[in-house]
Amino acid sequence: MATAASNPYLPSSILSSGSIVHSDSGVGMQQGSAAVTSVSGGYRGDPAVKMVQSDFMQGAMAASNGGHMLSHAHQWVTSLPHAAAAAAAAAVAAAEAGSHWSSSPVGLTGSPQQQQDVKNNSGRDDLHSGTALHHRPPHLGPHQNHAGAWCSTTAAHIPSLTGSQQQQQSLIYSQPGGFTVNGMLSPPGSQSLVHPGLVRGDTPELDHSSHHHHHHHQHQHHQQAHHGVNSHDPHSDEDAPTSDDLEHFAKQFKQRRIKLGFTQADVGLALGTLYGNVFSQTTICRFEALQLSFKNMCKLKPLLNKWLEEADSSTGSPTSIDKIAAQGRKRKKRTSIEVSVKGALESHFLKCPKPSAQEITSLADNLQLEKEVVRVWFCNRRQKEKRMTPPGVPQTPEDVYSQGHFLVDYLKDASLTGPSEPGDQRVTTTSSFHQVILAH
DNA sequence: ATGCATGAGCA
DNA sequence: GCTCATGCATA
Repeated sequence: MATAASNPYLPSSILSSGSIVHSDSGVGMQQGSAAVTSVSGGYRGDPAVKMVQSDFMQGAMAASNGGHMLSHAHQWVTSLPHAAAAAAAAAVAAAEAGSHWSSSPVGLTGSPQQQQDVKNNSGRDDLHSGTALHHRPPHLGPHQNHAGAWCSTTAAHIPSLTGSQQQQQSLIYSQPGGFTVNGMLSPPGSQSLVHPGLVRGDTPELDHSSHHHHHHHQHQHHQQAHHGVNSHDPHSDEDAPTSDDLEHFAKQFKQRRIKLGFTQADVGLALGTLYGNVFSQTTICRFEALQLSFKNMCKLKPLLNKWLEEADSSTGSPTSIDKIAAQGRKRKKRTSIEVSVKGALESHFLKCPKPSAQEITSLADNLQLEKEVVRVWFCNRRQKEKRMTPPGVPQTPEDVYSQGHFLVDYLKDASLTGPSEPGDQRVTTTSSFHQVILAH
């Protein structure tokens, strides 16, 4: 925790309070520090240093007494036994993890339906009913045109996504081959024993992932345009990988990466060299864990695939590309939110995943957090909600080979008011059968 | 592996 | 202000 001042960027460390997050210190919530934030130089565009902490005291009371909030205000403020809160939060988390995604294996197996955009689930209903909402009924129509988002569609649906509303930024990885062959750094020390043959031997198919493992669930590959315009062909990286492809690829990728002796960070840098886009360890990690949106996965797959090809072909990669780490943005120091406060936020989130600005303000006030922190917290929480691979469902590393078949799941966005949401999806895979439950 | 954060693009 | 893609900093 003593990291406060480690920022290279900060011109002058303003305040760096070691973040000591103590969950329960005594009794109720003490008001002194719901969260510890060390700021370094303010936000990026602003050179001037600002003390964020001052915000703590700020009473954004503008809306605090609306009265409406009183109804639930008690949750966090009035009675917020940290312990209880924490427990509640934990419970919630557990419940979510367990109930949501680990859906009924059987029905899924038989008919892996993936619908993608039913996104009008009310937030609260969603949360409250919890378990129920996430799975669509087994009977759902196998071929809906829009089913495509997740399953197989290729180019066909992607454009639609972007067109409809996806604001996605540019898919930048289009730098053709003008790069140096080996974009990866040589693995630390022990490396060079990478035999292409060896590697390949182990895991032969990366690319054409789909054609070999055809578990009966080939399902609704039909997109609107069923005539061959777009290849649903499973192999090209570029076009639409199915969720199966992605899942499979991610697995293979990880295995190979490890065999080759590269770290996630190495790969990220290498990608930068190869394509001009650097990715962080975090992203690679998330890719491997399928914790990215379907779209994002699709976007990264080709890159990673390329890398893999390069990697296995270059036995002794000489180069050591350079990586640029430019960017002088000063990042706000991470705020550590106390557990009790976190519990409060969680509770609130259950009721209202999308609090209004006012609510956020009052919440922030009550919790003594910066409004921005609270806002961001909710944003992140929502992102997480739509979440990813269920924590409770470990993808057994052991049975990589005999993976049964997986189900893709996605959550629709929860918004009562907002009927049409782009529908973010994150790829979630659940092994239907033999998910080896690691003894817990 | 993840929590909090930044930012682009959109509404 | 939200979503979404991404990542620094951390646990």
